[in-house]
Amino acid sequence: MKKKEAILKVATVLFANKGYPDTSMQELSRLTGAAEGTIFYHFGTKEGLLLAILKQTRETIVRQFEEFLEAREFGSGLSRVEETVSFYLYLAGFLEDQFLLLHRHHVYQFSETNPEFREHLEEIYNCLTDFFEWAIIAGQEDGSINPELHPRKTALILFTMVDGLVRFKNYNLYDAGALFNELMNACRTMLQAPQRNN
Amino acid sequence: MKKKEAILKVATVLFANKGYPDTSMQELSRLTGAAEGTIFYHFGTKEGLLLAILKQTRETIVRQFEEFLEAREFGSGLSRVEETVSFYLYLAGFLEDQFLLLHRHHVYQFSETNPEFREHLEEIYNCLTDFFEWAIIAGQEDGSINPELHPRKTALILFTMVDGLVRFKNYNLYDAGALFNELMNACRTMLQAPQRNN
DNA sequence: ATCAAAACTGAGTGACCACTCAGTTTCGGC
DNA sequence: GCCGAAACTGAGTGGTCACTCAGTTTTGAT
Repeated sequence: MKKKEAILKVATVLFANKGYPDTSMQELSRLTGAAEGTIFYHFGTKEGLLLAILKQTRETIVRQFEEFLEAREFGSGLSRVEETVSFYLYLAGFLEDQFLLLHRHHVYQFSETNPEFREHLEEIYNCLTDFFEWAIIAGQEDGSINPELHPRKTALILFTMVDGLVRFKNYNLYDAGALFNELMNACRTMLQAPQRNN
Repeated sequence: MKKKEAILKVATVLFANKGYPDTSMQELSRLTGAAEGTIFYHFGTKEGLLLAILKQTRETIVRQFEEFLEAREFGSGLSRVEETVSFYLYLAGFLEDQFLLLHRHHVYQFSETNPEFREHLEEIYNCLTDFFEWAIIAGQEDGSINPELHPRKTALILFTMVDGLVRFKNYNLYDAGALFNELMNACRTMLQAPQRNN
């Protein structure tokens, strides 16, 4: 099982950083110390290797978020949203290669023809959006979040913002870290329940 | 000049939709009716072809935004932001292939070694962010937008949101159109100047 | 110690790739 | 109509690619 794990690990880094078509099995073989034949023995095809990586990514991300949710006690629903956003950004740094892979086009391309790809992707995105939505609903129940907002759609808008920031970071377009405070402020302002007049 | 234009046009569609490495010169030759040699006669290398497409994309996007800005009369700064966001989304649909290309990894990969790529990309992103920033500054001057917001950073957050939505649409992850109203609401709420108490 | 299954090997294969080049056709100014 | 330049051609080239397969090594249960 040693070689199989090494291949998965190295291939994740290469597919995420160099891209799927630009990573050759020869290179993968050289960097893992496994023969080319070994890779095909374990994963069948190059596409099969990418699928195995996506599966592992899904399991890791979902588990990490579930552990976060279990371990944390939240104050208001609004602060739960804020902490979820923070955790998303932390995780995108901690699991940098996996999140980069999710911004790569090949997983979406394969998902158009291979239902297993689509299933993993949907699970990941549904899971992430759910965590935002639950936090919003909690906030609407405790009065810290505007009750007129549509929870699911607002969760998607939040997700859009956070995921866009991760993309900026990954592409080195801007110093995304410098935007953290602005992002949190924007989230807070757009969600906040309308203030009562004095 | 007929063949050169046809190659640019078809290559834009293929690079954007199939990806750069998955598009072969043979295929490009077949679809344009130009010989393979013709492509290399005009663009030198495959990378040179991508660069020419990026250059054209930059020119088109920048020109379109400038025309939009000249033609429109805006009410408040806040409504100028809203119209800029709308126009961005409209343009991302109208120039679908070009915007898809900007979400492809290869242009960023080449920009790490080829300064011409980086220059075009920076120009595009700076230009887009500028338009958001100017609208925010206008809104802060006429009192429709919270004066405590950092114009540039807030412009980047706006850009993150809008660009993230375009990405969702391009990847068919969600019905992005259904989020339009929520996006506009979110922008309005996060920018709005604090309401005076009655 | 034995043995079958699982893991692993790496040279070999055919297909495809970006790119070349020697030659042909088209175009525009006179 | 002539001529040089620009546009265009497509068979050919060397290299790389994903994948195969016949054979070897490792593993673990008995």
